[in-house]
Amino acid sequence: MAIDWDKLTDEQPVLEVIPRGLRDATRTRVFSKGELLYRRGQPPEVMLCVLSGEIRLVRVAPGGTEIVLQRSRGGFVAEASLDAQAYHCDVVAATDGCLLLFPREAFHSTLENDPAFNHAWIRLLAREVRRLRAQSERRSLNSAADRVRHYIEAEGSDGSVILNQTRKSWAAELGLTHEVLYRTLRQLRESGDIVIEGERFSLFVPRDK
Amino acid sequence: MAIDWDKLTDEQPVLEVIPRGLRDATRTRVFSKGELLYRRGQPPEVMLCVLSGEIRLVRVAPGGTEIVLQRSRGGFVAEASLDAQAYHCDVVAATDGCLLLFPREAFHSTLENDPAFNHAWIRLLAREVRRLRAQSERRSLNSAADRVRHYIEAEGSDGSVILNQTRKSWAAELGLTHEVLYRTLRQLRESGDIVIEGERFSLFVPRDK
DNA sequence: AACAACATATGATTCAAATCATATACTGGT
DNA sequence: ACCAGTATATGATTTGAATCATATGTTGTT
Repeated sequence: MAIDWDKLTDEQPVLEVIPRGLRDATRTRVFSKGELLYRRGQPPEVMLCVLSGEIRLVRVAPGGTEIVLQRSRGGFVAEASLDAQAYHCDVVAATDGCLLLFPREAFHSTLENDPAFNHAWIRLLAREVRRLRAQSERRSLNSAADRVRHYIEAEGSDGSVILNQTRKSWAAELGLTHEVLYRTLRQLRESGDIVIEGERFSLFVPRDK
Repeated sequence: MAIDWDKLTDEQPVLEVIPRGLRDATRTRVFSKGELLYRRGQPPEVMLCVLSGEIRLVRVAPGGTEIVLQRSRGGFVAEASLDAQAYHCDVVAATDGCLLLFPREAFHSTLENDPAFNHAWIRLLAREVRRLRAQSERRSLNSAADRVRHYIEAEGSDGSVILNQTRKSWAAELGLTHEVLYRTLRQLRESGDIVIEGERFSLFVPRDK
């Protein structure tokens, strides 16, 4: 069945960068919880983009414990595998879900021959680096309140952010339990440090003078 | 004075990707602690690479507190500013140090016209994304011991990593205080969970059978 | 309408990391 | 050889996030 790209780009704006030629080479794959999608050592033949569900890149440590290197609940995964000779970890499904598969060769040659796509891909990677560095900086703050304030300032504009996810997943992004986030939000609201209007969270701006 | 690229690439291997033409357009800049290098709103005219010292990208929140979006003690900074119309934060020096400045235009046109550099740049960004995602995943672990084990498994190979930084800065990278890292290393060593030989840290591999 | 699944919310308790204090190596510069 | 600055190391105490428990609200499905 043909892929409905209009619908997809609504849900996953990152897909806008994919040009027509590459779109035609793309396939989908549904997966179910626990499934091993790719195994460490295999040469990657596709670039992955998660549409729904969660997939994880994992290694198994000597003791047998699973080490999660990366998890994705949407968007491109393992961008570095484009250039790797082999997966350096297993790719497993943490839930049921669905993936887009871009053939590696087609992806590569489109990057080489389509300057607009090339540029868009570099932009996308650079933005992801920026986002991740800010997130990492945020997680080095030890107080829940500081992380919330940092998030509002860094991910929003003018000290105000509109949350486009549940508070529960926000908590995970902040590296907090959801209980602590609920409590912290209440305290920040009651102390007047932030203002919450629906999904909009604003740092309180002291009235001048 | 001419830049000694051989010496630089020894210290900062990422610089290997910079081709000759772009090297010739590159300048250095020394900075001193507290200096404001670029101001929010300015159009970025250069791409930055930290050679020594620490620089930070910061925003000032309504209350007056500084929000650190990114810090760098080496390597490229603000890769996304290549495409931005204006800096979305201030760039300040946290210590004395030295920077490389790549003129934005030259960087851009080299990316467009030098396929090898283009490819290397994409690789570099993709690897940084991978590294940051693994780091982020690591920081979502709540126990110091788990973070140490995760680091060894994720950043090393075959359950063994050679630390190329001080333990103090390792602690910062793990999102721990150095005191906790020292204690955790002792516990892991004494319990036999890891083996420490100089700067090599290995996960204990249970003898088969 | 009923139900399951999940998000939101808050309280009580535990526990481990942060903090504060202190001491000993190590390193580079004079 | 000495000194300042920093890394390594460990102990005592505090604190705040995690955990466990529990309840209500919301959403989507049959």
